Amino acid sequence: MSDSQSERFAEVAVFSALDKTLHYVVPSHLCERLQIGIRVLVPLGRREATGLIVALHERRPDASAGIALRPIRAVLDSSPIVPEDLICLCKWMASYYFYPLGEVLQTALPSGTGSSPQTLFALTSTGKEKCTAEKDSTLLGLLAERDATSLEEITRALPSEKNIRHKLKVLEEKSLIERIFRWQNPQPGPKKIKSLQLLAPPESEQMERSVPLRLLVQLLDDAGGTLPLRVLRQTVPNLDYWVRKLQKQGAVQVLETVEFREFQCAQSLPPSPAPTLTPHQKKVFEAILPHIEQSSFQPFLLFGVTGSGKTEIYLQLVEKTVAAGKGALILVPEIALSTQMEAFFRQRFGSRLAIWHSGLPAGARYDQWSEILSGKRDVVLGVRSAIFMPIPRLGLIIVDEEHDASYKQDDRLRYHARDAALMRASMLGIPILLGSATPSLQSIHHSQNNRYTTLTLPGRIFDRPLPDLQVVDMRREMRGNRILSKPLREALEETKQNGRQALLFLNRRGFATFYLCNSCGYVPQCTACSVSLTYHQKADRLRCHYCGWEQTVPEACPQCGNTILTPHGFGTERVEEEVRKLLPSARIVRIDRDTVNHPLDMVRSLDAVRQRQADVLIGTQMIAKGHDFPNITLVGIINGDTALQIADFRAGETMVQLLMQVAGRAGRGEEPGRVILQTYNPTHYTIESVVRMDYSSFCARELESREKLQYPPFTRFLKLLVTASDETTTRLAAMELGVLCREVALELRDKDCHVAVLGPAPAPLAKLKSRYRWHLFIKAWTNREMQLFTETVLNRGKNHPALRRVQLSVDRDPMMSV
DNA sequence: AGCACGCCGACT
DNA sequence: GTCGGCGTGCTC
Repeated sequence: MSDSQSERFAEVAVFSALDKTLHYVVPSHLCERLQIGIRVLVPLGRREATGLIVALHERRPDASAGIALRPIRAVLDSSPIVPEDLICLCKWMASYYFYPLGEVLQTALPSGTGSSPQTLFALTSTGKEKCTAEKDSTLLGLLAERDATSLEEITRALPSEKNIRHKLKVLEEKSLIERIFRWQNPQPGPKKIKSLQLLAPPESEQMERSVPLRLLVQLLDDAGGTLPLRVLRQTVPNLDYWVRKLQKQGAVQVLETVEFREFQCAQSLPPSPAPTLTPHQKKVFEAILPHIEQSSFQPFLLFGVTGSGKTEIYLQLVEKTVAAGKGALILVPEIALSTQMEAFFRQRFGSRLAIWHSGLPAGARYDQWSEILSGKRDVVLGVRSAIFMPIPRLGLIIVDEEHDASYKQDDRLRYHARDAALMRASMLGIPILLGSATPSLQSIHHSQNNRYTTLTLPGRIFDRPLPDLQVVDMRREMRGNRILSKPLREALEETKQNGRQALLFLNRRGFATFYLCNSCGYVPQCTACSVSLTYHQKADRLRCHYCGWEQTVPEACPQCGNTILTPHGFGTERVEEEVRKLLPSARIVRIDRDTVNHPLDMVRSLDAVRQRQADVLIGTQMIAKGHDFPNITLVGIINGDTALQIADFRAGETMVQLLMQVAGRAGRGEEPGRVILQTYNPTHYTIESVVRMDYSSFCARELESREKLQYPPFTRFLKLLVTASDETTTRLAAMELGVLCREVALELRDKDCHVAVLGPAPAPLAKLKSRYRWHLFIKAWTNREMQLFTETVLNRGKNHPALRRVQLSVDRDPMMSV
């Protein structure tokens, strides 16, 4: 074997679904340029792949014993694009969420940065000669016409041709064709623009003669000597002529400069000094500050109702963090919430602020990321995936509205950004602040166990009163309107008369929930998903809310032929119609997934409401989050119990959090607010807790019941989801997985590892986007047990033929557990 | 995930 | 006999 003593080795996480890292030999000419965290091009079988260096070794790693290591082909970055601390976090995520490290790292990079080159086939010089000599096979003919062609393109161009792969291999062996590797889509990168720089003043004679030249010089002078050609072209006639002429004289120079793609959602606020903290705020601030200064890991749970002044504490803590030369990360649930936050942070931190959310175009996203990496922007405000931002010297993490479900990613890498943030903070040894008016029971539990330091902001700022909350028992409203009860109708009229705004909340969009055949009870269902279709009046069509399928309302029942199908239930669209009937002159804004396609649509709608361009705002969950509408004095909760029907142990928690948030919308201005809660279960303890606005007693009761039933946070859950396009395959695989799980559970009892296996059963959405779904739940008492059990099951599952035919996904700490 | 290998049935 | 299908296993 190799006797070279100076040989070095690199451990690479390839950006593909490989569940382990691979080792490569570092060629001596690349040795200098290799560092942990840079991307490399490596050979992988017959392909070329991109990966990230996660470790460098002086000696041959034991893990690679008996394998002929291949050399790294090329280095793609001049400096690390993933800092070591972030690699550590990704490693933890890969192992905790059972996901390949390479793919975790890909999620941590702006799209395209983690892509691999495509394999293309092209004629060699001998191949070209052969091709002109004799018009050979269609395959060679095709390759002669095109330059380099991918396998997919060839298959598309020659559908009748069979076994293309094999034929290509034969041609390659004869050296007629070769493989070349190329990135298909342009890699994201900085936006480069051409600018003109003034080096010396042009000859005065020339200046006197030409007006455009004088204008050009004037503009450049005013701008400090350099301006983009794009800008100059707008005002200077004949610009290109003058540029060429002055270039020849050596008076100007055309530079290629990088332009930062700014992307601002929020309105700009005029700069203003930081307000003095109230005594309560100050107490919270002072509890956290030493941990920022000394860099020590400590989770804080900040318990404060909406309007209690959490944001100002965040701002001042971040100010202290950056003043100490460290970076700060602030996570927020979603874009619309971030816009108000963005306005405040922009006002305070200006161009030191980077924002990160799904509404960002790819170019702006790349620029934000690269300026974060370079340390130019050290305050990062973003949604879930901002947990992956490469912030140098990170010194503080804040997770606002930490209970929010949008922190959990629901596909692929199913991570929880709050939990990942806690891990990142603990790895770095820095404080983390979790803020919420209604913390998750998990966090409440930790704070009771003193794992988190609890801080409280009592009351609302300026001592605004809590809104007056009235429960309407909808069982007694049967004779009247089942959508808008009498008290709500009256309150709406009054609010409109007073020139105030109202918010109506319900968690169902569309007009009617479903259509029902009056004679046989048939309900039109989506063929790809096992849900009933929702009627949308504006489009006069039935829609699937899961896959987007649309169809017309059937004229006759396909089951019994009856022609009478009637709509049942109601959604936001129907509420809008009811309000229009009641208040014909009201300006109504509806916010749900039908009116909001792009994240920015919502920002625009919410701004319209804030600027009083609407009287009534109707919406789904999307509007429940902490938006600040000072002029809203009435909040109507149309259906305050739908969440209870969901068979999830967290349904009560989610509902109380949501209702309390919505109720908190009322009366954030000077006026006191009013909340009307319509429900069919006025005596349910979740409703009673909301009425009393008493979150702590709800938590106490809920925790007690969770402990009795051994549910999280007292235990850990994990969901195994089996999906396939064939129903039987899915069911059989799920059954086999169930047997395997029980086998493993029994075996591991000897190793002091106890888990409970629940299921398998068809998932609540038994079919989604034409794929059948079965799931299993694992309950464990510790993380260690869960880790050992799941690793064992997944390892053994690899050699089960039935499981290889399906897709198996793992969801650790799932949000929806039935 | 790709991609190759290898084992089987169906066609020249 | 090969061609072409898909199941199985590996990629440093």
